[in-house]
Amino acid sequence: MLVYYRCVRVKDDIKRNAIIEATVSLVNEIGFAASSVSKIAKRADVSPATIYIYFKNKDDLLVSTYVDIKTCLANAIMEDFDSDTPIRDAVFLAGKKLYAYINKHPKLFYFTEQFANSPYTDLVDKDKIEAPFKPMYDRIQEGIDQKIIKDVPFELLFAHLYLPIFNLVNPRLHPNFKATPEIIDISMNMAWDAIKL
Amino acid sequence: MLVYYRCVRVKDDIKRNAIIEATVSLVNEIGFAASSVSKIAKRADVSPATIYIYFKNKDDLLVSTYVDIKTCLANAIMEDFDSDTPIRDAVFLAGKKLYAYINKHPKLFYFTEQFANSPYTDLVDKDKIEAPFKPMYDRIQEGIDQKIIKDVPFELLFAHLYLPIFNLVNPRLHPNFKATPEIIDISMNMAWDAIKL
Amino acid sequence: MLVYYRCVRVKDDIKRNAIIEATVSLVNEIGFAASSVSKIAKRADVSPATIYIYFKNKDDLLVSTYVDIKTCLANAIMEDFDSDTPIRDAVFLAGKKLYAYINKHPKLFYFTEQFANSPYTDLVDKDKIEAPFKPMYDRIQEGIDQKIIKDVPFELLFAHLYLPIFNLVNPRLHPNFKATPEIIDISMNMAWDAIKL
Amino acid sequence: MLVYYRCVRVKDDIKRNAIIEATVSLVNEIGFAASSVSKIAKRADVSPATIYIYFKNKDDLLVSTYVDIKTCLANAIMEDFDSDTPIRDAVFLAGKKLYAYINKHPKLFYFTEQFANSPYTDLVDKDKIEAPFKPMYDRIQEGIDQKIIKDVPFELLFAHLYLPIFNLVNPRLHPNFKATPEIIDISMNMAWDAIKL
DNA sequence: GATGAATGAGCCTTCATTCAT
DNA sequence: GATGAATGAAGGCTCATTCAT
Repeated sequence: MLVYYRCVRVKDDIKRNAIIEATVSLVNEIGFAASSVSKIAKRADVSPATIYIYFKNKDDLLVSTYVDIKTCLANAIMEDFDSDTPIRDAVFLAGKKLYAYINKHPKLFYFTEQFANSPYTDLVDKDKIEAPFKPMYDRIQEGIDQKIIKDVPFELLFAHLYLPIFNLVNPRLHPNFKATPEIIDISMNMAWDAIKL
Repeated sequence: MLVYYRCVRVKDDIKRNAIIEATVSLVNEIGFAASSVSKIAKRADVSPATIYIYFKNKDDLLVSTYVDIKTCLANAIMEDFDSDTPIRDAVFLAGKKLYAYINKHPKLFYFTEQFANSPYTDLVDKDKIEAPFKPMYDRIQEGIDQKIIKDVPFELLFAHLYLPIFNLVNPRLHPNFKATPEIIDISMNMAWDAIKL
Repeated sequence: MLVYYRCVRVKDDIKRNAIIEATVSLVNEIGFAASSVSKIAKRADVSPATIYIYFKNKDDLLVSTYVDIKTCLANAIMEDFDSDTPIRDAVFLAGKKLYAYINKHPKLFYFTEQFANSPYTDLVDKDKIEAPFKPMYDRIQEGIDQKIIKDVPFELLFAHLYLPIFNLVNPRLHPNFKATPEIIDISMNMAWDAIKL
Repeated sequence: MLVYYRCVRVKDDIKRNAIIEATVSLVNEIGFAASSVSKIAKRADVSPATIYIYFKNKDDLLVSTYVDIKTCLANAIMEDFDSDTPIRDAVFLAGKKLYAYINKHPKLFYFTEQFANSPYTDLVDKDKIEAPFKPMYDRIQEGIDQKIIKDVPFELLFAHLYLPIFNLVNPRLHPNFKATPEIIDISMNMAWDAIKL
């Protein structure tokens, strides 16, 4: 978890990060609905009032936490993205990086999964979150143009490419299943079969 | 919504169903966390105390609602399942039935999606929910044995087969995307490419 | 204080009155701003939540208390009002009844004085409160028509008639002055000089 | 509002006056109870901490504001007071000056009215506030001695003289009534009838 | 002198649940 | 079986005040 905030903020606001980390860890343990502001404050070793210095209200705290994590994930995946890499390799690499990130920061990931299916999601500016993936979108479009990838809506391509990973990797959904690197590799191969022409 | 409970329960307990329907509709409107017992009671036109006659507590109400819906969905998908249907057709038919159900009962579906990523899921007996799918599992295993389908864990097969549909169909996740029957058909074709040998 | 609520409600809602009485006595002791719902609840020997069964919110509690008292005061003053009494006697009698009521229920009176100069007053339906005084208004108008009373706006007449009593009787405004029946009698005589033609 | 503080304090402490003005305007807008120190600070464009440099605490701020205004009002009324003016003229002149001040600084006036009926009043040194009126008291006593004015306690005289003005002029108490100079003149004439022998 | 950040206590309100009827 | 009333606990949030800078 330590690595995470270094990627979001350079300034020293230690307290803001203490609050965000407390939020993530608490939501992971007792769930979204049960995570009250005062409990988060206690875990962050901070007064409830202090939270309202850094965040406008509870919604803002939760949404900010989500956006921070998603931004961080996007950066992790797109880091060193090279437009010259063959499309298949690029797609596979992204999958591996996604898995690596989730594996490294499982709690951050579980938080986003809970968040994404709650009404809070409606408060998020989706475009802002997807912006970093622009180069990837362009690369995929090239693949379509070159008749390497099926000419179907992007939503379909991404759903088949990376959704299985999000799912398989979530222990809440698969208590008796362990997503190993090998499993991810198989999944990516299947995904490639799904999207390739 | 009317059709739904007829498939799960016997007639008389109208009140129980009123409560469950109120739960579903309220969770859809104001979300999981904000749906209190008394609000549900008000919407069901029932005293809060009455809810505790039909359900042990709030957790039980929520979990029961989820299990009811999931059971109903399973029945809808597995209805008229024929072990003699060619595997590819069987798989496609299930996808279509899944889509049809979601399309017919969107609110029931959104409820389960919110529920599935909350800690409440941990209280659910997963085996009981997956039981109705046993014939389908067997059929897929046959496909593997006959070298029609890739020999990979079931989790991978199902993740690639049906997860994209769950995702594409959810307006919360795709506010600007409409999953038409054609889209579903494309998705199933891609899924088949993913799982076929 | 016991007499008071009997005049407002015939039903047995003891609890509502316990809450209202607690409100009045607390506001008298520690003031308007410092009187929190939980303190009122404690004094009424009731859970804070219970207050919200009888009143929509804190505003409603305060406003209802005020309206109850004002209505009660109006009834006390207008009780046995006789349109045939000579105007001067009628006016004096009302002054005496006003004083008698304040003297009997000083705490109710102090509450209304605090209330009347707070922004809460804006929430009160003034017409409803003044309705019981209609016969008195009519009687005064007769006095004007008969050239007994000065032909000036009612507001001026009432301000000169009864405002001094409200003021003199308030120990907050006159810590070292005691408004005796004799004082009130003098005040009424002065008031009569002010309004008579 | 600008004229006001010049009469109370010396030039330099601009900040103190900014705070007091913010207090007055805020109390007028959102009321006494809702006016918190931090809101006042924000309106005065000052840090909450700064307020505690100029005032011991919130009570002190409120009381000081009140005393400032009341002192200013007293000065305005007693300015150019001439002991040789005939008593009736003196009394009328004071009423006019009172009205003029209220009309010029309505917000200052509304603040004092809210304040006067709150428990804060108990913290005020009444004698200090009434001191400037000593010459007026003396003049009235002369009137009594000369058998021009009724020989009744001063409280009664003042209550009948000026209270109606305070009341009539307050839009909170009379939303549909406008106190014009003519109304004030009538009121003063009535008041004179009330106190004259 | 002036401040932004920080805080424990308390605010109003609603919670999940029970119980006498 | 069904309920309205009742509740202690907790919800999110703001308070008056202090302190290091």
